[in-house]
Amino acid sequence: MPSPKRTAILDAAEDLFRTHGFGAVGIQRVLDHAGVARRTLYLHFPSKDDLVVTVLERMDHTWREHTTARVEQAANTPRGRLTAIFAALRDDIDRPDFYGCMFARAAAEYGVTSAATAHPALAAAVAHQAWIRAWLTRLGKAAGAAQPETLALQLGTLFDGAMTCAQVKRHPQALNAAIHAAEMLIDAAIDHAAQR
Amino acid sequence: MPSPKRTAILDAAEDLFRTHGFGAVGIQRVLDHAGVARRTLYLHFPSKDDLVVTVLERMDHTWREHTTARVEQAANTPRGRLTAIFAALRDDIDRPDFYGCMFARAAAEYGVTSAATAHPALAAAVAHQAWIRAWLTRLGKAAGAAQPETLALQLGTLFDGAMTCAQVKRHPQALNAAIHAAEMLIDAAIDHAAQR
DNA sequence: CTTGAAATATACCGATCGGTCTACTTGTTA
DNA sequence: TAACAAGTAGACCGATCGGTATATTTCAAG
Repeated sequence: MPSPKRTAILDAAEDLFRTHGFGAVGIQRVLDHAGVARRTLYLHFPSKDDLVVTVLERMDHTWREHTTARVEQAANTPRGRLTAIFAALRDDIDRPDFYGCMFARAAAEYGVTSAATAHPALAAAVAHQAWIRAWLTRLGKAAGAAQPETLALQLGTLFDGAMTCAQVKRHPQALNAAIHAAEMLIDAAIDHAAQR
Repeated sequence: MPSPKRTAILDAAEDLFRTHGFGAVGIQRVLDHAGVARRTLYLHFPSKDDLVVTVLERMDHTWREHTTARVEQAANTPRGRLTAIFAALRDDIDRPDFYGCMFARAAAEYGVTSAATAHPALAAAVAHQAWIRAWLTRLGKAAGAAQPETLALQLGTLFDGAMTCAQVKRHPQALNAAIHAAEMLIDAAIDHAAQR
């Protein structure tokens, strides 16, 4: 039973963080956008840092659910699902409210202070990245790739690169090229396994 | 004849922006680190935004010089230079003071306000990305790739992806896999041209 | 009807933000 | 030596920052 106020705060914060970044959005801005009193926010979240982390964790969770659902619905074979991940990526990037990978952006703002005083937001980004990599590895293994871990690293790099490129400047053909590259890498990994 | 004080300010700002991000570093911090008076900074730069942009433009300039020199020294053929770019990327990422692509980080902080009020720092990031893409296209064309523009988009995506991945969390094998992928894409692009 | 938790509005805290201003000290050059 | 540009230290500006405190209201459960 999540409190409705708490949800409203998270919704507002997510919206503002997405469109303006984490550090650029002050608490007051979140309060106004959520229509909630200052006291209420600090009743649900001990600090802004905690709010940021909670937003990221919720984004990670919803992204996993949403994306796995789309991919599993789009294709039945592991091979088909690997490429379907990039089709889902296209849907995300083509949306007008795409502002880049929020986990990479969080790492850009919080991930570079010091190894000892690592910000928890960075941990969320690391977890997100690790989950995607594990998912790709699982699918690659099921598809019969010779080296599923290597394939997962390659596809994951293409995935992150496509988001970063689109965040800086959208290029109409960039994602097509990336998808084509992904298919070549997948085919090569599977063919290499078949011919041994 | 660049003023030594101005250079000291840019050096300090670049160092701090790299290790802590743009928004997280205040003017006072730059002054202390540069050993320069407040008045002096505002004598050389009209605003912090302007300082940020100038730092990015200088980083872009030095990166181009440094990287082209390394690549041209490492290989003589266009094909060899394409892969040498990724070898140079490895050198950058392996450095202990690697904190991710500063242009992607700038885009993460400044690039998402509004299309109308686009921050000039985003323009610097766009220019950086476009230059790399043009360089890759030039090399791809010289190497005899069937579709040099497409190859450049693919390699550029891999390039950005490798930096983003390493920024979130360094993975010992990620760059090896990316380089291997790059070589496969290059070979495929050239072979496809040769057999027609 | 009462109790108590949840939410409200708002004042307040010290600190920091980017940026301006004044007054003084250099060092070089005419 | 006089003039001048460049730099210094530091006070100061209004605004905003994240976070706390106080006092009041709302409303459902016992």
